[in-house]
Amino acid sequence: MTAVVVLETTLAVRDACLCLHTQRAARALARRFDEALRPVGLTNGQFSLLNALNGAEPAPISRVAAALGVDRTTLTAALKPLVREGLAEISVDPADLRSRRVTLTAAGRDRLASALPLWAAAHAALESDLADPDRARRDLLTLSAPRPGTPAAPPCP
Amino acid sequence: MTAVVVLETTLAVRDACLCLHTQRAARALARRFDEALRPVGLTNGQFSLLNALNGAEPAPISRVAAALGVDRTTLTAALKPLVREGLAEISVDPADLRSRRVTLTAAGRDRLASALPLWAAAHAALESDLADPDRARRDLLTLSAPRPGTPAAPPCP
DNA sequence: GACTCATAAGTTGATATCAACCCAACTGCC
DNA sequence: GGCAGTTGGGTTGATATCAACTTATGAGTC
Repeated sequence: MTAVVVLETTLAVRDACLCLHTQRAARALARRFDEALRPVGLTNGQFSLLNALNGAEPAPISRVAAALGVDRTTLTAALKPLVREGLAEISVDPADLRSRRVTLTAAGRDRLASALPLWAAAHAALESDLADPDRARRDLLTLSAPRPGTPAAPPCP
Repeated sequence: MTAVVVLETTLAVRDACLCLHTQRAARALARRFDEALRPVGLTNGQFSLLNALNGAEPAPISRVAAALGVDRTTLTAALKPLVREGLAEISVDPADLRSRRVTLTAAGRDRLASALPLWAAAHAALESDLADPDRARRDLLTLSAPRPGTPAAPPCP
């Protein structure tokens, strides 16, 4: 055994790997937005979550998780600090006792409102670094898409 | 108080936020590569780490962390399972007793070699989804870059 | 009603991630 | 030598992330 991976291969992988590139960018942006939002006591993920919860009507856990592209159990965990801080509430859907509805509290809406200007400033600074932000968003959406082979979720059954 | 963020704003933030787009893409790719590498018992991050450690000479912790764009303490934690599995080793640098050098073991090189074909297949499939992979990589590098205001690290002192 | 299958969430365990803090070793300067 | 400041790492505590498993509810069949 004792296989050897030659240095050129290692360098090629490092420079080519879109997964590594994306993880690195995600970490850098997470740090950047965490810092920008620190004055209002939110992380980038909590901001996105609060924003996702600000819909017209309370959404079930699974739908929110899908919108954010996170595992359902991750969202369950992510909600804990928000509920503890009184920014969100979880209630049982009377129409389906298995389902939970997540809603923003008034404090949650306040927090989201206070975070918005900070987000806007950070985001504007970031966009100005990019030659074509819309193109970047499209590329990122492509990367987020499930593998072609994977059966896509039905649009709206 | 009880501020209200109107629905259009929420939707605009959700559609525009490059941080959210990047986090979502990072999670999707992490799942995708974790699955592809599962047969050899590596996660996407462990693969990138093993690959980064396969350099010409043992690198200190901080340099490896910077290469991967992760916090130094994150790397300390990430190394634990690899060391436990005998894939990497940490030794003290004789020239500077504060510094630690990380090296791949023979088992680590084997593992990396066995993972390479799996990575190559997954990565080729992913690249075929993208119109211009090189452009995407450039955009991701831009997003990874530290904020312009931040003093850049010296090239190579 | 009873059985089966599917669906929505929660729980557990492992790893990942970073901020804040601490310790030890090196470097200059005196 | 001795002291102050710097620098490389580790530790702790909190959150994030997901796989695997479990629980409870709903839906369909008989």
